[in-house]
Amino acid sequence: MMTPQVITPQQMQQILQQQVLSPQQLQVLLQQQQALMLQQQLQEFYKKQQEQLQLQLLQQHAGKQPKEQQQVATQQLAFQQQLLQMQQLQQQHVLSLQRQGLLTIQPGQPALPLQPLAQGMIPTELQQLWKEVTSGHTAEETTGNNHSSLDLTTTCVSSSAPSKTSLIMNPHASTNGQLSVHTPKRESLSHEEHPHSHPLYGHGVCKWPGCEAVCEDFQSFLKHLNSEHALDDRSTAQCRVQMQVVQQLELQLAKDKERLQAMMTHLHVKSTEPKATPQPLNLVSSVTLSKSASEASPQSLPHTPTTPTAPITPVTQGPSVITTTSMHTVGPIRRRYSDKYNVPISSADIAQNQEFYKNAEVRPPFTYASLIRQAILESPEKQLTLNEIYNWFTRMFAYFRRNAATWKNAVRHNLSLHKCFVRVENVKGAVWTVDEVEFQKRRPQKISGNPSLIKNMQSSHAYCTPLNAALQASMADNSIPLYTTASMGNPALGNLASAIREELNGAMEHTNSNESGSSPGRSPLQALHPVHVKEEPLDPEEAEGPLSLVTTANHSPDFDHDRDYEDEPVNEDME
DNA sequence: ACCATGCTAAACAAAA
DNA sequence: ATTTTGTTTAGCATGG
Repeated sequence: MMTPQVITPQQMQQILQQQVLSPQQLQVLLQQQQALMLQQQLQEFYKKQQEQLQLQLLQQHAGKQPKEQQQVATQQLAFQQQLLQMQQLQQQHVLSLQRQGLLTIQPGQPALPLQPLAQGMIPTELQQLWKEVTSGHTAEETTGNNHSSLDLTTTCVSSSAPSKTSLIMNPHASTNGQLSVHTPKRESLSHEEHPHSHPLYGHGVCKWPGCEAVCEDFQSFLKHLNSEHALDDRSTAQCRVQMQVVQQLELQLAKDKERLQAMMTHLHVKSTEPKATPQPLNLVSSVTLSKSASEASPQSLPHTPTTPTAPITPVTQGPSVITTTSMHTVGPIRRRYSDKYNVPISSADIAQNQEFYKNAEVRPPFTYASLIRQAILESPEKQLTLNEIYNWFTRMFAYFRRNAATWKNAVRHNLSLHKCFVRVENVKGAVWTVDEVEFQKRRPQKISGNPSLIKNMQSSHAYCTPLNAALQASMADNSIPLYTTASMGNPALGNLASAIREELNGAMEHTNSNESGSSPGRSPLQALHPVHVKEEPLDPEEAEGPLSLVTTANHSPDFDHDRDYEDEPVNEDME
């Protein structure tokens, strides 16, 4: 069906943002997963600790004071409890994720006569898209020749097509194959084990992502499943989402396993890790594998740091390490297409995902205004010429290496339109600066964040829940220093946060004075003068800036890497 | 239905 | 004369 034509980046982008997990969503989920995996690692560690403790205990018992013994024993207990908790948590999440992931895979995108989704997504597009998103393995050639999308389609189909019967329709088949492995363990460690266990059913609740409908018994659940989650656009979309989630998770898992292995090796710990090598856990990964295989690039997992595998943080420390204490506003994200499936992009995400966006041709979910501002604030002088802004865009985002005319126009348009961008004339031309106050003004949404919401992020279906939407909004638009409880599994912050922080500091230093005020000495700003003031279309009276941006008194040392892209690839447009 | 926001396209002018 | 830069208007989509 459909011509296997190349879809334009815009289409891709739209699809990405509409139908499938945005990189950020994936990121969030991945980070949860990461946290879980770290917990796992911790467990290992604790286990060993325990063993050691036990040894010590024995020794001590043989000859020493019972007092220490007790202490050690209590510690041990505490450890164990913690471990238990962690295990439970972890298993819950992992299992639910896996189940859902698996489940959603099998019903198969494949050849089912699915109606094109709301936005007219066709399988080919999806595959293409998928490729983009997961281009970790094949990024290089992916960008090159888009016509390989067909291959992908077929491989994907072939790998997951076998059972054409929709699982959704026929839930009992759920535990076919790989899935069964996981079923024994249920949510809360050894509890009841229903004869009618179903990955989508647990605790009397439908576990379909975003559903949580209460079902008295298994029968009613089945009924519910067939009625509410029949094969329709919505379900299919959710399946797709889940597929992507799983795939990304696996990529991440592989990486982290490797990491763990290295760590253990380094520490001379004997690995009790059952499988330290990236192994396909289920269909998803086999999709991945077959994909990369069929693309005649047998090279497995390129480990180049620049591979846009997924917009996830390389390695944050894990649950115990709270990454940052502050978040910084990059600005509003694009909230357009159905954000049922859109998970917030916190400001730090932009930094976090830097690598990703640098290499993957995925449209950054930020508004032009936000990006422009970011570009400007990143500059040492907090000012850029138009061309420098362009360069920043192309440097930071692969997406903006295409369709230059379009987005450049948009950039110009934004610069002109928004009051927050102030053009100041220089001896050698004009530069653009950001009026932070104005910028903040133009963000109407309230801060409605609540850390407790983050909890919901942990649930595997968080990206579908309304709560999450709320969180989304708040995070996205305000990115206040609230959501930094990395312990909750949102270590999404931090990476380059410091950089941004510095930027912001610079920007915020003079928020209440005029725009070119407090530059320390060496600034050419003094020679500058704003040319004219814009009439911002919207004019909110209230100028209160409730967003307290954290300021740490540090100034960005240097950002001189911004020349290099100059004339890179600005003209490799497809057409 | 309305409004605000954001994106794209495009016309146009001034400057380089 | 052409390109770049900047302004402005318009149409469309989305979401509240």
